Amino acid sequence: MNKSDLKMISVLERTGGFASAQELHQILRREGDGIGLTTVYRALQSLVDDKIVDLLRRDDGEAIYRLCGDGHHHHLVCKGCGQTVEIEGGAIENWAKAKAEEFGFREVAHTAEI
Amino acid sequence: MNKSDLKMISVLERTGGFASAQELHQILRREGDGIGLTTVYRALQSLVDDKIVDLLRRDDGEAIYRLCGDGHHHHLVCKGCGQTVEIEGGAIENWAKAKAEEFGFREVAHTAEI
DNA sequence: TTGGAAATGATAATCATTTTCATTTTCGTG
DNA sequence: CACGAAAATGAAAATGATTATCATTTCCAA
Repeated sequence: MNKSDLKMISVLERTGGFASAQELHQILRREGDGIGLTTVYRALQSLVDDKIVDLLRRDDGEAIYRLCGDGHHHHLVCKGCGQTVEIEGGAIENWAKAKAEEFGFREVAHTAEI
Repeated sequence: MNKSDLKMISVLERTGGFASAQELHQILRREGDGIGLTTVYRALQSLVDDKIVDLLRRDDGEAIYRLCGDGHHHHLVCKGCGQTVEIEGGAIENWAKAKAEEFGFREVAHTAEI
C-alpha cells in the first residue's frame, strides 16, 4: 500500500461510480498530478489483488474499476436513454448463495448486469 | 445472411461452448478454409446484430461468442480449479423480469457471472 | 453477357494494456 | 549526515485484439 495506491483510492472515492484506468489517469492529470499511466495501471492492479477494488468490464471490453464494499447494489440501465436506477439485490444474492452451496462452492463473488 | 455467416454458425455448432474470434479463425484455417480474420469478425458482428449469436467477455476482456437459444442457462465456475457446473437460471430470470417491470423497463437482457 | 452491388481479405491503423528499463525516491543502517 | 539497496516511477516501446481502408473478386439480376 504505497502513495499511488492511496491516490487511486482517493480518486475512486471522489468519482463515486465506475471509471476506467484511462479516465482515472486523465482526472488526476487535470488536477495537476503528474502521475504516469503505468503507475495508474500498477496501482489499480495492486488494489484489485488486495480486494480493495472491483474490476468489471464495459460492453466494449474496457476494464472499469470501483471501490469494493461501499454497500453492494445493482443497477438497471436503459440502453436507449441511459437512465440508471439503483436497486437492492437481495434476491440475486440469495439465489447465488443458495446455488453455490448446493454445488459445494465457497467464497462466492458475482456481478450482474441487467 | 451470407456464406461466411453460415460458416461461422457451423463452426460454433461444432465447437459447442464459447470461442473467441481468433480461435474460430484458427479452427477454420486448420480445416483448410482460407477465410480471412476480417471476414470472421464481420460475420460474427452480423450474427450478433441479428441476435443469432451471443457476445460475452472473458476475464481478460476478450470477446467470446456462442450460439443463442440452445436453451438459456447459467454456469458456476470455480476460480480455483476451473470446474464448471451448468445450472438452470429460472430464479434469476424471474427476478430480472420482475425488477425491470417494476421500474418500467422493457426488452430486458442480462448476463450473470457467479 | 454485363454492370454494379455485395463480399472478401491483406494490410495498416487504433486503442487499451503490459513490458522494459533507466532514473528517482524512500529508508534503514553505520 | 552519508551511503547503498530495494521499491517506486514513468517514458517509450511492445503486444494483442479489434476496426478501418481499399483494391480485388464474386454474385446476380437485367
